[in-house]
Amino acid sequence: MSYFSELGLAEPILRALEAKGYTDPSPIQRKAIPALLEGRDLLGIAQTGTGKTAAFALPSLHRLAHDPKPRNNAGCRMLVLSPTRELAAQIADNMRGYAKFLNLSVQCVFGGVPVGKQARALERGTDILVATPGRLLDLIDQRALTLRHVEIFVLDEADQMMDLGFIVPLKRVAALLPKSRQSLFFSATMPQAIAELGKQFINNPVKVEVAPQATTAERVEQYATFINQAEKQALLTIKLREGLAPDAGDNAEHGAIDRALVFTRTKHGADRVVRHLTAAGIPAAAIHGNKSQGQRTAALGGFRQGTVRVLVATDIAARGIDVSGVSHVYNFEIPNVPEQYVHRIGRTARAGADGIAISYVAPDEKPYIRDIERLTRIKLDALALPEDFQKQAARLPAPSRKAPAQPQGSSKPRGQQARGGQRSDERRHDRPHGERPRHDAPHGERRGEHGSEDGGQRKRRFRSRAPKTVGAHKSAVRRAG
DNA sequence: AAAAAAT
Repeated sequence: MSYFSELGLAEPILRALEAKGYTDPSPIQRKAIPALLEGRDLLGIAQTGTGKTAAFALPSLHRLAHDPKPRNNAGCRMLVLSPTRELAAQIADNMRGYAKFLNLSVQCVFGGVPVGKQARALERGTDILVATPGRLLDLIDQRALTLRHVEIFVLDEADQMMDLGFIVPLKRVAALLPKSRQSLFFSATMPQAIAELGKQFINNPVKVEVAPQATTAERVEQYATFINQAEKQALLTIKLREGLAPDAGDNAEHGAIDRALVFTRTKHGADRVVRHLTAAGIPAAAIHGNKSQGQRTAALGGFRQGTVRVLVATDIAARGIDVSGVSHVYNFEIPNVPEQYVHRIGRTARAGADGIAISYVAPDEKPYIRDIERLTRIKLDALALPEDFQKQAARLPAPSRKAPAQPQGSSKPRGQQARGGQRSDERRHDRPHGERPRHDAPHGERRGEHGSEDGGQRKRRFRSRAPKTVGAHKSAVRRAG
């Protein structure tokens, strides 16, 4: 009953899906695709890992292919905006895959890399353009790009795109779009105030919601360890070493780590964690906005390939990034905007797999946990420190300290990042991580006490969540402080 | 208050 072939998508698109082994549309795809094929605007609210990208890509490609038009110089027919460069690249990759058998070109532009090549690629125009806001406007100012011919406008991670730092460029972009167009907004969370703001860019949208707002990804086991900030690093090192060990399946408290994603609150913090892990012999890479684009791409690429199994990130990686085999998410610090927690733990348990999320909670972070529990309607299970924690911690090596008094904010050359020495033959992965778990695979035992006991009541309970006033983000912070 | 995004 529910095959892509029954949704009325063009044959070349079905062939591309077949090549990828996709036959069943996900719930959001099933709901969104018919409305989008009709040309309706859409507000899509869906958990991460539910197939949002295909939900907008497939019907859009169908419509573009069905109504072929010659390319306009510096023009594009479909524009997709993303809040981070990595997510933009990922979306473009996916769209190229779906468009494989169509005569539609996909281009991707973002900052941090030379602009010339991008401008040249747009000279003759493209059908589909995926972009981050800054570089997009840059190219427009250079007259290398015009939005005059856009027929379909997609805003991914719409709530973040309408947040303070992004709203100004977004308004500029929106003003340059033709009034007559199809607009699609997607997000895993959609705070009320943001939804209001969105109305000015979108016209009588169909609302597609496949899960109650901000429910945490299903199948993620969620825990909290209460610990002093100063002891977090030692605990993380111990737990990663345990989980990465070859015999981890039998011994580690939370099973073997395939890949672990560690979130910190600051860029500096991410670097510091990587330094400690490296000193302890655990290969790790950091990704954040102060790294060069080359370093960012290398870090994410190595994590994808499995050459580096621990990635330490700021919230740059909290949204959208789709890496299979992320078995564990560690919140080294707790996000103070509760929605961000939902995005972070959504990096695990993707596409039908299981996942574990462990939050390290310092005393002053407890209020954030309360906000998160209120938002998600899930109580995090407390996880005690190992009994011999102090003893184990004492044995850990200290990272080499270059300058005694940290040269705060000094702009040291970013050179010493050179990665890739580690030549360990002891852990060879003959089986590639790329293999995706199948949707129909039995998940069995994992459900635990966190399962959603009653899908029916979730909605009502969510609605009872307290203040629906202006600035949901801000109010969460205030409650905490 | 932090992070992201243009140079």
